Amino acid sequence: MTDIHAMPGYLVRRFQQIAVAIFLEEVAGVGLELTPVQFAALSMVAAQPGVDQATLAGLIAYDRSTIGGVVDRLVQKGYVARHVAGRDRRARELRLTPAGHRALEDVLPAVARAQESILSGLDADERRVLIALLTKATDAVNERSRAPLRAAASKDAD
Amino acid sequence: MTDIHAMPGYLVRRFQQIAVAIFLEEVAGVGLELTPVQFAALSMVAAQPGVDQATLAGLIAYDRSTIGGVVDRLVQKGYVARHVAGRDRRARELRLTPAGHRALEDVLPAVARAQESILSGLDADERRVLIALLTKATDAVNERSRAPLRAAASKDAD
DNA sequence: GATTATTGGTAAGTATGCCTATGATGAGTA
DNA sequence: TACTCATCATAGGCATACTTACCAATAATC
Repeated sequence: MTDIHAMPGYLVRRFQQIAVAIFLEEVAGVGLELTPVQFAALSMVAAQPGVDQATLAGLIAYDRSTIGGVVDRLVQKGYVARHVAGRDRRARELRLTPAGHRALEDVLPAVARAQESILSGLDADERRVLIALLTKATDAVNERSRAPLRAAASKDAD
Repeated sequence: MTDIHAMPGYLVRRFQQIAVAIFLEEVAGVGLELTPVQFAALSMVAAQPGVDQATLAGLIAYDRSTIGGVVDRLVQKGYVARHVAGRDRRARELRLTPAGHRALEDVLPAVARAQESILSGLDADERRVLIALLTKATDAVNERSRAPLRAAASKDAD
């Protein structure tokens, strides 16, 4: 088994590469400039207003040292507000600005189209199976990542 | 469908991230420092001695402007020799050095272990299905990539 | 209260991965 | 032959992604 093209690692790299290209295309189509990573961050800040960067990183499985730059760019675009937290002056609390909420709303249809487009070679059953297998495979090795996914703590029950 | 974690694009990004981490771990375990991208390039140069960089890029689906740096690092490590082609002085012909052949041989078992490790959450049937679906999905959208895969021209028949 | 350990954030360095632009060369054509 | 066009490679720029190292602030311990 020396052929690279059949290796799961190689396949995933290529699939991801194309997924990013399709995502950027669709998003540009609605007049926005958001990378997949920026979208994930924006989306998660909307779901968890006031999160700090380290927690956000865990929620979307990023490296802590990467998230700073991503948030920088979202702040620069005027989509996210970053403030020093009162409870812990090390932390930066993140919240969407009104422009951020608008951008998120505007971009959602494009993101949906991108997800659809990425899987355009598969029928409905195959899509379900692929998503299920990707989820299963990824969850099984989550801890081998340098930036493992950390589930959100629910708000009312810790 | 606003939950990021169920989106194929997000799943693939995360899976790829972990796959890279596992790959680097396994390769470091045999005392080598090769990134997945460098391995793919090394492996393809071994299969097609004398390829130029642009063709190599197509064979492993990289961007042409990325491949230069990758090859730089392989040359730096002493694994690849780069020479101006006689037939076309724009092109750089690539070949493995003896050290490159040794490194490739040494790294193959680690790469195999990595591929196995990446799918450790799936049983044999699921692995086959995942690889088949990834291949099908990727091939269907190959042309939407900025760096589409270009199959190798066979040596005797053009 | 002082020391230690932990945690949030940042910075510098390396490696993809893409873009655009440019220079060098080759091929085709008037 | 000269002009045009395409192609190979590189350079500079931006955005992930990761590493290690560091600073600041909190938490835990003595």
